[in-house]
Amino acid sequence: MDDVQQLTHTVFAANGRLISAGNQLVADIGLTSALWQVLAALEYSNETLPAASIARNMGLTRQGVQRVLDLLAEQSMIEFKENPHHRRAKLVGLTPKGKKAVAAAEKAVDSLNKQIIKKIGARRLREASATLKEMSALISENLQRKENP
Amino acid sequence: MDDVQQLTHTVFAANGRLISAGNQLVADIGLTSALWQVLAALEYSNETLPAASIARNMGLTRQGVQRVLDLLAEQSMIEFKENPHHRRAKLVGLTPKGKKAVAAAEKAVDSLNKQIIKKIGARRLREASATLKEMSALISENLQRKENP
DNA sequence: CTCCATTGGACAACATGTTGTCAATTTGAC
DNA sequence: GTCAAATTGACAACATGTTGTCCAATGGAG
Repeated sequence: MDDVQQLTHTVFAANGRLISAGNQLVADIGLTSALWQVLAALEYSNETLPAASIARNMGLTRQGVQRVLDLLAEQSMIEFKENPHHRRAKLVGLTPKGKKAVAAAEKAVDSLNKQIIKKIGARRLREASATLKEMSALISENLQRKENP
Repeated sequence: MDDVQQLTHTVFAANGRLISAGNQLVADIGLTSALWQVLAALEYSNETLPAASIARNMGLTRQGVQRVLDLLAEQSMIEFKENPHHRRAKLVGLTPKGKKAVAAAEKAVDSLNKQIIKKIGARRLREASATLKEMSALISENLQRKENP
């Protein structure tokens, strides 16, 4: 198995582990990894956005993100607001409940995050991140991407 | 966003890119990323295994892998053989057609793989892989895992 | 202004994988 | 040998995300 296949395998495994860990850590808050990711993207962007923009930021399809947004709206974690620039594309904003959920989620992972930074080191984490991004970019250059991702 | 969150985000993005790229590269062969992964796991193990063992090797659940195996069996890429040690747990083996498909898939990614190794370097790829494995291990130590993964 | 290409949302079908549950089988402790 | 625990497969429900398609709304070229 060459080094690319090896890293690919490791990425698949890490992806599964991260999703599974996220689900466990935020279950008490009534979240899942998918919901948390979208909430965090909203918190991070610090402004209201239409669903399609959120999807672009996250590298997912509009449709997938819309499904999660509808779930979050059912739980009153987010709300849709009228968009003065576009009648159909409603703006998505965090509600106070949503902001509390994001804060609680960050608190829930804090200890584990610190442990990882301490044992592996910020530098190696950033190097791994840079390598993965370069690999993703090389793949993107070599293959056509669809509408969104 | 701390370094762990940053790397997590990068892993999610890389995972999506790899799956999408795999799907494109092996579409002509009649495969998908999921089917290819299972076929490759079989080729790599170099022996016939029950479905549950394959799942363990891949870090997935039996049920998910079984679904893929049934699809592969429909396409005659694999076959189930009697297991002398266990009446229910049939052994899964690659058929000649399955072996051809794996070989064709490897050929399809070969050029891209070489390009990635050339531009990023084997050393950095291995370092990223090692870092991801360490992070996965730290997460595993801190959280209960279910039956299989 | 008109036309059309782009963007955005909604709906449906599907792919991938997990979780829950049950029965069959094997295995190990006694 | 017997019985409990662990393993395996099968089936169902669900979570997550993609793809395909259609329509609405916007915006830019002419």
